Amino acid sequence: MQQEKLRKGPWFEEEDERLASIVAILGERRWDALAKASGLRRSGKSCRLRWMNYLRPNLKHGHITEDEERLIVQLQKQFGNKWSKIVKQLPGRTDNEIKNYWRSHLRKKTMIYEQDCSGSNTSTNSELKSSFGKDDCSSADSLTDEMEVSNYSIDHSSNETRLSDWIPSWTYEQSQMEHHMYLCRLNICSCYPQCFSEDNNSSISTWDDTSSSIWEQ
DNA sequence: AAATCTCACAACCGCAAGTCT
DNA sequence: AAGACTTGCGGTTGTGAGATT
Repeated sequence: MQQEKLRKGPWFEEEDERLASIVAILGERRWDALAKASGLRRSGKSCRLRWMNYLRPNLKHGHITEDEERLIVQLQKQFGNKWSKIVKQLPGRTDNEIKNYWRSHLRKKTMIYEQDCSGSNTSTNSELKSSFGKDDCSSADSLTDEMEVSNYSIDHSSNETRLSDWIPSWTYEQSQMEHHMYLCRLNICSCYPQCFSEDNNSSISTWDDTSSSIWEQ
């Protein structure tokens, strides 16, 4: 039988409620079957995304803090665009959120940093270096490939003003200290491999008789 | 006040990897 | 071992809200 036309676009509150309740019963798996069982005219993929990015418990929905921003910059430098890896160090955040934040905020900032590196050696530049945790601009090289720098016309004279909006005023030493504080605390400090340890406390969804009987239908 | 632009975010899409049968 | 199915990831797009002209 031909399946019903699937709904797309923004989710309604009733859909959210229905999804949340069905996930509470069935757990976070078999999204296609779950979508059908729920009666929602949504794809399993869409249900999964909605759950992961919005409905899941313990998600932070507020603004990204300065601390988180610094961590994102560090981790992006370390892992590249491996958002799933990066997000593991940012509890309560989603990969989509981090990805969007990177694209709309940090990528631009990194670009300005890159431009600044290729330009004069201003005090702003050295502050930026500290925020990127390196003494040269090589760390940003990999980023620029995908940045389509030519598409952006950055008014160089306004760089410092714009940069001063976001560059924390900490010194190089401070930034290093903070870097270690964050990364070591999160067990991801690459400077001190002996500190490194995997944290695989991934939650295991419960799977009771009720849910398994539904799948058997 | 209206039109236009920019930004931020939610959601979609295609693909690859993993798992199941 | 192989094909089907499911899940997860990263890139991209659509849209609403706020800012600017």
